[in-house]
Amino acid sequence: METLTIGEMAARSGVAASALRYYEREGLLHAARTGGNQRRYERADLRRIAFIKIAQQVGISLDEIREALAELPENRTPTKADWSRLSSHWRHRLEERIAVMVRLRDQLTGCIGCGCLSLQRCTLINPRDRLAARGTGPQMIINPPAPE
Amino acid sequence: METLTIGEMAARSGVAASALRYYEREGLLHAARTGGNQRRYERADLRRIAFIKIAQQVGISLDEIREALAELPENRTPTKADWSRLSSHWRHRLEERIAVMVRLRDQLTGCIGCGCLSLQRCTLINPRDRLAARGTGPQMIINPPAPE
DNA sequence: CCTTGAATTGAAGTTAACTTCAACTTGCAG
DNA sequence: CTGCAAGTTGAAGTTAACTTCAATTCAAGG
Repeated sequence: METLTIGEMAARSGVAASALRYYEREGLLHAARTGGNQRRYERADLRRIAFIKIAQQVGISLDEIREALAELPENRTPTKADWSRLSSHWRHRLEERIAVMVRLRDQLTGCIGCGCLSLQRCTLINPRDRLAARGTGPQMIINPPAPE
Repeated sequence: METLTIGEMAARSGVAASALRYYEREGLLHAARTGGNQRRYERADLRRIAFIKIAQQVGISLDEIREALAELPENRTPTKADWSRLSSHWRHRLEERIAVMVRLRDQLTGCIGCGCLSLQRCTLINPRDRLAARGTGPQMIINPPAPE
């Protein structure tokens, strides 16, 4: 068995066949076709799907995932090195998200308890709003007090 | 100024007025009405909205948030203690999500690099699938090797 | 061959979480 | 008073990420 049908891919990846077709329409996946126009996947595509699933679990949109996958070589099967490069790229996103969540975890209770959840002030809620965040009150979750 | 209009709430919370109305329809928020049927909010509602925003950032659905908020007293303004209780409840969710993401961060590159992203085996991708996870290959992200 | 379980397509439906619209009604500054 | 920004409602529209459907074609075992 050299290639896999869409049904086999669905079974092995846990992603519905309809979703695989959707991913193809969206440009995240590409499959060769048989003479009769049926999709035939290579085993390497399972890894691609794995990556998509992981990224989604981390809360990344298909749009962004497509962009990331676009960095993989098109002409050859991606190597471990290719995947590693891509993965370490995601590591940064993960680091960021983790950092936010850790600070959130550490501060949430106190933050609400102390009244800092005043929306105007708490950077947890207004991560982008640097002006509002400045000086007015506790601004610890997203922008911890340390740097700058 | 004792109460706030929906426009003021929107400005102060960063949540659009249409969203506040939507939250009310969905039972996450409740506002008193003037004689002319306009909404009037109390300052305490800003905290409620803050909680909604935080929970959403953590990836919790409005459905779940509504359930959580249902645990707050209806007859009186929630106290710090009420909020703290609720927050520490979320702490657990946060802990879980953080734990998953940390293991993900620590293993992703190696996982993809080593070929463990075979979908059948990697628990990172099949967190629920204890059968598939058993014994076949590296199963480290979601269910770390330690317990059991 | 033939049957039958998989595949194919385009189009339409689904869910969450909102936003936008149209057609009014309120409420406060002057 | 009055004008007009701000508020109200129900209904319909939007986006992401899929699923479902109908009509039809493939492919592989017997």
